[in-house]
Amino acid sequence: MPAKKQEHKKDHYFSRVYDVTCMVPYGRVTTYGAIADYLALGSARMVGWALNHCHFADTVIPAHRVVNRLGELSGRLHFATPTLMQERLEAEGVEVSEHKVVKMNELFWHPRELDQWL
DNA sequence: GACCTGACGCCCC
DNA sequence: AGGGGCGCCAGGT
Repeated sequence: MPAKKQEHKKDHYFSRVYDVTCMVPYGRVTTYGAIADYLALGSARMVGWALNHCHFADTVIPAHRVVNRLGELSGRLHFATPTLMQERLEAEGVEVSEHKVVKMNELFWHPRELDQWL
């Protein structure tokens, strides 16, 4: 497959990930795996990979609402400052301790909930 | 092309 | 209940 096509496909995948990420409600969090599940495309690792490049997106992506399965802020070091992810979450009322979302069970949001409203 | 390394997560102790 | 093994798949070296 030509490199140009590959590039296009990649961009499409990125925008799917960004779209879902933008759907995460204020004050809630989701996981890399949940996004991969919902898209039924790629893997949790690829979601992280996509989010890693979200600085280059033309809109602002609320990537701080995506944590790992245990509620850990595993991506925090990729923000502008090492504490920015935690600060953004706390500004939304999400309590963070030891780089982990405290009430992960209550705050976890699965993109599947979107389908309820269709 | 082999080998390593991830913003991961399931399985199996 | 926490830790290792391993599949995942794109990129870099």
